[in-house]
Amino acid sequence: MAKGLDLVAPSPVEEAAAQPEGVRRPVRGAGSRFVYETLHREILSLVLRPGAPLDETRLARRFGMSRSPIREALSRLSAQDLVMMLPNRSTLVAPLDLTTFPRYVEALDLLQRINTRLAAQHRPAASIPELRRKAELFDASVKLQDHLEMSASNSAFHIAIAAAGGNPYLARQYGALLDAGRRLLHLHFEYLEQTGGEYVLADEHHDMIDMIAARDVEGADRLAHAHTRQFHDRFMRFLRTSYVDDFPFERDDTDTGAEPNDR
Amino acid sequence: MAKGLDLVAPSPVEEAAAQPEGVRRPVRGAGSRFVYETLHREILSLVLRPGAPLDETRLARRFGMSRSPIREALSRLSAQDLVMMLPNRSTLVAPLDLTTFPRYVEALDLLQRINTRLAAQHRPAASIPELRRKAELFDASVKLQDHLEMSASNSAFHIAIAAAGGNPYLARQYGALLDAGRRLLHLHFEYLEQTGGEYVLADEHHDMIDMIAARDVEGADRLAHAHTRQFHDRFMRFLRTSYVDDFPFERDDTDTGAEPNDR
DNA sequence: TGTCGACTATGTGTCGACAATATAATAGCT
DNA sequence: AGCTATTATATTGTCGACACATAGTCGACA
Repeated sequence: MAKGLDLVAPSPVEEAAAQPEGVRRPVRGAGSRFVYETLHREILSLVLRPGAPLDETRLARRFGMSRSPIREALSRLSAQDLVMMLPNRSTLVAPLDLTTFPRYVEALDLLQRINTRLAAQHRPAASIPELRRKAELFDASVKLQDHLEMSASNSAFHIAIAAAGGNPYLARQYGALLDAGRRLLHLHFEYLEQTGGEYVLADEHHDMIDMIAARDVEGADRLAHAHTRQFHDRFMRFLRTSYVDDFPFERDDTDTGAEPNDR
Repeated sequence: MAKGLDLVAPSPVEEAAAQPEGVRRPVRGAGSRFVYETLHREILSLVLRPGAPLDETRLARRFGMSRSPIREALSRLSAQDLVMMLPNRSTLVAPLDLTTFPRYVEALDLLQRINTRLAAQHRPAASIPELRRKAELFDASVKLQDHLEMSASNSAFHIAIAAAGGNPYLARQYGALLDAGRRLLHLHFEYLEQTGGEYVLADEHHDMIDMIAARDVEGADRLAHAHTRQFHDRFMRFLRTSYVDDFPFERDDTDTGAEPNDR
């Protein structure tokens, strides 16, 4: 698929190709939920590119339903900052602003550390096998090279840690940050596969569970911090690498690059 | 109005009494925004009690518009956890779950400290007079005993600090927590006035600005932490007080008292 | 008299249509 | 030829209506 640094390419959405079931929608409130989940997945996996326009009418045609459920789904996505709704104008997939990447890592590190600390402090006994299971789901997806499942199960694992920590406020905010990060993960998955770095990640997960099981708060904190740093360093390396590799010679002079700022 | 501890009273919403302008709605996207802001204000100021049902049809009649803009406003409120939308059933003002109050304070403390620290580190010079202005707005509302304006300007002050810190992710999450806390503020405003404790709060604001202006990170952190602790302690005192006052005889023995721990 | 089932009522989820607005495309003017 | 005003087009915000889902009510039956 060769995704380079065109983070805001307004690529036209592949039109039809939804609607797998030929039968009627089963339950009543499912329309909006289905649209939400589908778009959620497609945005986080970069199938819908950052900056791509999301036309309500077009989406309504694609999903074979009215604009009302589409609108509700977009509204919910907008609340998570996954799409931007411009008043009286189109709504777009939220652009990936790499200038705030350091701020993002800063926030992620903080929430990851505090939630992991809380898990080590307060985890109920039953949460340990649950965490093992989630970590193994991630391992399995890594073995299958299933990108979508990798980012999903990775988030699910960390969210489970936060749930074990017992603070719903912090867990919720951590979850939002993890979601936003899934787009960055997908951005450099290919790079990850070349370097084989994801296996290190998987090991770190199990180490974290050990610390949480042992109620070693400082140890869990240290691992959580190192985990974020891993992510940060790998992503930065990816940025440098892909810059050198992907840049050909037919550069368009009118295009300033990857950052069409509209602030 | 003598609000006691009936936090989940499903009091019927005062019916009409909105719609101050007799003229037509000026601009196009204003309907939904107006409904959102009105409900937002009424929820945070406890005019709409926690647990109160929000009937879409009734709200549509009240605001003199269709259910579509009502629905959008409720959807946005739901994303902030200010209302609960029960599928295929009614939507209610989010109940105030006091059992999670310790968790809330924990989260608020963390976000308040980190954002205040960041402000002391990164604040641009121009932000200091801005903070002074916001602190004075809070002082003025305290003098006027304007509850709504007090909680609003208090949040605005702290959000300005977070903005000066320069991390939009952490600032946003801090803002959400501050919003949720406004309901708790309103809950014990009367108690605050009896004890005169709010003037201490106002002084603390100016002390925090001093620390931020001096780039004293540790000092700012210390004040932020003390500020949260102030809030926690006052609210706990309020709970004990009103508990004794309002619940004389029908005390539930399963309730352990003022510290509803569930860890 | 207690329990189960159908019926009614309230309210949401979804639909199709219309009106208003922003962008573009075109015409008019200097 | 370049710039402004106007029309045209596309897309959103809002509306009223209908159908389904849930809760409460009533009646039948054991």
